[in-house]
Amino acid sequence: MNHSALRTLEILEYLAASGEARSISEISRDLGYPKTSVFDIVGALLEKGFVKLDDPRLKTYTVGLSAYRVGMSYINRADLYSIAHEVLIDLKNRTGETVYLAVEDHGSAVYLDKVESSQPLQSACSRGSKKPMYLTGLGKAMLAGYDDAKIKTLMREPFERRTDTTLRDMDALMEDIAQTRKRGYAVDNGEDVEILRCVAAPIRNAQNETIAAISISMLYLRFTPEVEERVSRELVDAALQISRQLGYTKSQLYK
Amino acid sequence: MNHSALRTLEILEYLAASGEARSISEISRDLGYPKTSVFDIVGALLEKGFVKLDDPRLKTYTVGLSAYRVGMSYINRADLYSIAHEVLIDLKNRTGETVYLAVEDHGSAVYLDKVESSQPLQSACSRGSKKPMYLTGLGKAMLAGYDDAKIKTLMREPFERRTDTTLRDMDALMEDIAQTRKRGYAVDNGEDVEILRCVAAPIRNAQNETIAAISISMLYLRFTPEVEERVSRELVDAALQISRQLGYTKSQLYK
DNA sequence: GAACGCTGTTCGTATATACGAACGATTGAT
DNA sequence: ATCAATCGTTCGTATATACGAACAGCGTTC
Repeated sequence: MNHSALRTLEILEYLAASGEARSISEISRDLGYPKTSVFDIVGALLEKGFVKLDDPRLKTYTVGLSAYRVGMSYINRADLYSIAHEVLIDLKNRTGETVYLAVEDHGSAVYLDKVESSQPLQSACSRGSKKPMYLTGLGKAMLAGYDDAKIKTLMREPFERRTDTTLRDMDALMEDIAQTRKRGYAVDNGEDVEILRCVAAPIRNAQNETIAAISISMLYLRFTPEVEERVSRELVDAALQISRQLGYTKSQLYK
Repeated sequence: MNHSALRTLEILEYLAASGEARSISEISRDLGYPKTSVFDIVGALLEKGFVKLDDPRLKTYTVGLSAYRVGMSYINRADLYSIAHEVLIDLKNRTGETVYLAVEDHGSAVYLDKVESSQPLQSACSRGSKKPMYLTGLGKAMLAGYDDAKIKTLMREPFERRTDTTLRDMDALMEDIAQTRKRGYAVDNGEDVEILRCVAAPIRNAQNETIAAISISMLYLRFTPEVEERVSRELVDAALQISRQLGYTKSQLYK
């Protein structure tokens, strides 16, 4: 494996995660790399347009256009995305709420797509952002599609506490997952953001593997039992529709 | 500068551009790097999730999820994108046609955003893709906002010939740009794809620099003089609206 | 206004990478 | 069934990188 290559990618991830422009010294300090090494690598990143000079006076850098171009090619190739996107637009129109598509990566839920409603309040997770799985309906919907051994290797206590309803530990998570499997979809009861409710269902492929999840998110005020009933039906329909296009043959998402 | 870092980024760009999964040997041959070097770098890219193993049997690789995550952070930081996106949705609803946002990068137009109409026929350029500026309304709209010296350093003959109406050379381009400036917006008369027409206008910032362009694209059948008149008015309005939010103060996009 | 602490940058060498040659495993052609 | 070609991978060493020390150029602070 290649040291420089690893560092190059880690600097990119660092810049993407930090959200604001960073100088060479900041990168060096935060990642623990020698300043001179960072200097050389940032030079290469700049030359290729993967970072851009944000402030010429402060010499701070942010992620650049080339990174965007390369990143988008991921989506343009991904069958899952293009199949799901159509269905998500339809789902948003039927329900009037914001809908999401996410996949799992190293135990986190990564948002791939988002189709926004015209509702004034929007939850803030953007495409490409990442959240712990136990905090989101999407995460729990995917976990419920995994076998228990896989869940236990992916999820590690302690669980970060966000609201009163945040799942406290592994036991609480496993109980929630049992309910999810019985119910046929996952429910987020304000476990990450107090005022948000969300329902989520898994996407499965021809090999019966859970590869993603979709969700419908709304303000708690709108989440009445009647709405849950109606919206969750639409949700599961959409998840089945996407899964079938990926070769899934069963009629239920959780057996 | 750093050799490995440059190659790492070039391999990413190669995989993004090639569109299909590639093996280590293919990368080595096409980029002219020793196979063993590619082997080491791809190992690092794989470890960090910037590439993923597409076919375990053939050992072919494609761009991975981490690249998507890093790439999206570019958009999430970019004021231009978030400001323009709202306006583009509105513009698409008013006109019923597909609208685009693009910026210039090393003499090419790079598509940042696309809001699709429900029209059956869609032009195929996706977010992150790239085209020569002289081939597109977006490109010409931006060029018309540059001074002539900058245009001449950016554009190099020979011009690739796509259709009967493709601009042949620098002279034809400069004449088209003069018309664009007088007209207030650029027109693509099927210069890239025979059956498409498009109108485009520049986005300018507080410093009066041209930093992007937006366009409305449609099938030639729908592009009547009346439609052009109506749609170009909506276009220029939208471009001014975005520019003003970026601090632009004048009332005309081309002086 | 001088001294400090910070920055980005240059330089030289110990050290890690680059990469040709050689490996066994597969694949496609004969 | 056999051969040839091509694949991914390992290994060893010539070579390029990593990085501590030192430098110049800012802003602050005393």
